[in-house]
Amino acid sequence: MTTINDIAQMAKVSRTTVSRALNNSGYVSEDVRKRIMKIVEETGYMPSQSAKSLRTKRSGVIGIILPRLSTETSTRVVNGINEELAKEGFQILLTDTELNKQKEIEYIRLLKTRHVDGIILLATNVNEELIKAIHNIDIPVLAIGQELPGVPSLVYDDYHAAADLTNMLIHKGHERIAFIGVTHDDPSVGGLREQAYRDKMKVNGLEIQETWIGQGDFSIESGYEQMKSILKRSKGQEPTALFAVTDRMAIGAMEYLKEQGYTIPEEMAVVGIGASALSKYITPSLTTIDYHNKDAGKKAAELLLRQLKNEKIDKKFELTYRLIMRNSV
Amino acid sequence: MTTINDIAQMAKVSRTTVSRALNNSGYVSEDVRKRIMKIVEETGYMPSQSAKSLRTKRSGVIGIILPRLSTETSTRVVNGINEELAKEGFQILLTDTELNKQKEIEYIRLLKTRHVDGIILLATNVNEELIKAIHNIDIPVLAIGQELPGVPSLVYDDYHAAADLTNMLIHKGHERIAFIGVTHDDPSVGGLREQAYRDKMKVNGLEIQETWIGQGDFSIESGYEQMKSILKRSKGQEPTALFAVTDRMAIGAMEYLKEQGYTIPEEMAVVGIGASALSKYITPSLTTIDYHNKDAGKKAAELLLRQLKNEKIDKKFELTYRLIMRNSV
DNA sequence: AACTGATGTGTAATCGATTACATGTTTACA
DNA sequence: TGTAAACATGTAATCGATTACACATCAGTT
Repeated sequence: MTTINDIAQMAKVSRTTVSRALNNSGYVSEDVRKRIMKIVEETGYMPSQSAKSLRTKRSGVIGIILPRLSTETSTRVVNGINEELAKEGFQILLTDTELNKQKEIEYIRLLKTRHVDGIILLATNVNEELIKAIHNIDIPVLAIGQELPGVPSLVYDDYHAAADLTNMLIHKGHERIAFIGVTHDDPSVGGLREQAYRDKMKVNGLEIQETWIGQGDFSIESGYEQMKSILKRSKGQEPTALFAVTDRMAIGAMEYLKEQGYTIPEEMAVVGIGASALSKYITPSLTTIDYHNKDAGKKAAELLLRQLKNEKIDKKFELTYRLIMRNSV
Repeated sequence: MTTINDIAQMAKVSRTTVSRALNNSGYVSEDVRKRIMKIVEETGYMPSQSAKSLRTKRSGVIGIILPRLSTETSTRVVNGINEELAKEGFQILLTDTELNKQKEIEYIRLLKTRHVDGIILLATNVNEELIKAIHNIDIPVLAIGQELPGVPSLVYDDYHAAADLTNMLIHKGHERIAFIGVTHDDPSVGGLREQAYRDKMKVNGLEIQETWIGQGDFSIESGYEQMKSILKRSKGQEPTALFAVTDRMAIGAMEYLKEQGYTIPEEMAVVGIGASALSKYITPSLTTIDYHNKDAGKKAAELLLRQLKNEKIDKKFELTYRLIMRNSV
């Protein structure tokens, strides 16, 4: 492996000069610069990032902490992040917590030892220890999906998105609306979306039967199972619509409904959130909310880069969403 | 940031001893070891990876080069890779070539400067320059999806998978089978799959009308467009079945067919490859081939790790596949 | 002619770890 | 009791870059 010393020797200058030529710092005569660059070209020399980062404390790498690597949402966000970061020559170091809260914290510390310049956290829960861990490391962190106190956060407008969906169903004439949510450990998906549903039902004078409420775990299968038990529990006062807080669970529910011979949307309207590819191509196509995940990723990257340039940024950014009306309603 | 020197000072030993305690190398008395560990715990000290990797030439990071970050196939493979690597404490550095051949080469060199211990390349094409670049860096590289001369490669059995699909359609009585492929720059998807289709048609005495052949670009939209033009071109001798080399293109084609009022599979049978989530939930569900992408990722990681341990491994590994019969045929 | 500021280059310290080598202490066994 | 092997710890070089500081040259100004 050629090092800066080799280049220096070949160009008959000190390595200081080589460094200066490469980084455009300090003075280097045009003559010498050309000589150095030529040799760099020829040898294909590239500076060791480890050495560089040891000295400068910067690595050109941004760490990303994901709850799950294999979801469409994550992928889109990472895609957006990458697109922005690549422009500035940053690389991505990926970690996957597998929904394990402890790992979330572990990875924050681990990324620090790898001298990442910043961290983007796709948050799925909020807890004291996590907040503390974030404040303890002194590199910029940006959260997506949850509002973390004291941490710049990029959040989806979960409340209003869910409220819009609920209102829409009500305006379509539905009075008995079932709901499949997730654990409240996840304040955004589990908390806000359910809160909005309950609020809007109440505001419109509609009563909620607790038999209509199910809790899944984001998977298609859990949507299937929850739909099954909701129907079983609510015999006699079956709902006429279902609001699932994610597309995947909505699609699982649709599978069960189709299996049981329900017609959608006539006998049961279904809505989800996420605008997954599946939602578009399934029959009937699913009414859902598009959160523009890729844009979220881009925005996150942009904000993080601004932090790296020591710009002050706000603590909270709210993203826009769009209701996509399709044939499941 | 606390360093090894701080720990040494606090424990009243030299940093050598601290290093030994942390890495279980050399002798350290139980007494001192405990003292050091306690301080490490308390301070939350974690060694700087940059320093470590500068000295040892190992980073605990594996570079991954992807053609596209946002496809289901890539995601699954990365997921499998990550699962295996995480077990051994390795992290993943992700790069996305956006299907740009030049970037593929660029990233190989870039990853080297970042001192990654190995590289996994999801290859989409084969060319001289790429091979040369791989041979020029002296860290282990493993290719997935294409057979690269001289490079350990993990390949799907594209030929037989496509042959099986074609045979299956023929045995179902189809004689006029259309085909949507991709560029031959991609020897596996573009070359082998088409070759198998042509071979099997021939073997079975069936003639191929060139009007039945389309070339897409992996996207759903291109499947839609190609189906459209195939039908337009082949008026009078329309095919009765379609073999698209990817699920996404098959699904695009199905969309067009449904739009035009064709019944699937009665008026047109459709098959794809990839076993995407979409293929399962679309109506009718799509007959396809499961390549077990996640397992491929795991296997790739495992092979790379074995190379890192200086085990000799074969140059070529072939993966298994499974034909999933569904309702589109 | 003396001084100043811009330009060009080099010396050596530094970042935070690992590790070859040296040195001292115990233990075990002939 | 002598000595080799095992154990325990430290000194200092090293990895490959950046950068503070020093020094030399040269042009322009007074």
